[in-house]
Amino acid sequence: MSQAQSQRMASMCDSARSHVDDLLVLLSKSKMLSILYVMNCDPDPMRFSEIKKRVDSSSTTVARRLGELEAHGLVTRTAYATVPATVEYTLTRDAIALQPSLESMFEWVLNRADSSL
Amino acid sequence: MSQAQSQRMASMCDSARSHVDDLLVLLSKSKMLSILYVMNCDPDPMRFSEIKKRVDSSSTTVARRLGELEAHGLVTRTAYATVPATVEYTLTRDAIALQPSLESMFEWVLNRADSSL
DNA sequence: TTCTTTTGTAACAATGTTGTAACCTGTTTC
DNA sequence: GAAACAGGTTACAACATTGTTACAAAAGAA
Repeated sequence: MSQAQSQRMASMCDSARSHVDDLLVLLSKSKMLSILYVMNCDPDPMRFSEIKKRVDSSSTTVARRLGELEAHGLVTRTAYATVPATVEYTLTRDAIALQPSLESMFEWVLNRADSSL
Repeated sequence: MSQAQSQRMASMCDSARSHVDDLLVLLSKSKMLSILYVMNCDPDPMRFSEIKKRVDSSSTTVARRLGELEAHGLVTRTAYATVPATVEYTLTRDAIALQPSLESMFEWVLNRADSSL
């Protein structure tokens, strides 16, 4: 059987799996875990420029990621009519529920990074 | 997270940051979390074809991911001189230490996937 | 002899993703 | 009038990643 065929077989009629996959694809996008992590570290709403500075990426990518997070209901965006503009991002309850996992994952990452110095 | 760790985090020097980033880039590659998860679910060594079937991806991608995991010391590869070839992959102790985080992360993913049906 | 199996690798075209540079809004300051 | 600020958007070229196809090796079965 060809690779294409077995893939079609395996993924047929499995809508639940596709939702899981969607989330994993979302979480696997570049800087996504970093964004969630820096937002988790500080419970206060965070401004665009602050997030951008902390994850160290281009505006384009940060804006794309925040848009995707908002579309998935993981952050809320609040714009204030100040001059210049002020926009704050907050994690939703759903995203906050991910906090313990992220924290222990980052703990592991930091430990490994330490020991490989 | 411990105080020592968050201090390390806060005052992280560039070289440590790059190690952290390397790991995050690794974990963010496509199918990476899935591979770690399916291997975590079953403590026994797992064969290439079994991993491929469970994560539902092409041999090329699965081989690439397993190679990257091996290069980072997260899996060990054992080849047996059978015919046809038999190759088993096992998570290293380091990777097993990531198990609790991955488990609770997947729990969260499954809950969200469920509630969005 | 040829087919079958597992576990890959190599080349390559198609597709996806990224950063950069330019631009925009709207008000206040020079 | 022009610059400056935050928070983006758009277009696009450069770059990265993916799956597909073809191939290999080794030995037993048909």
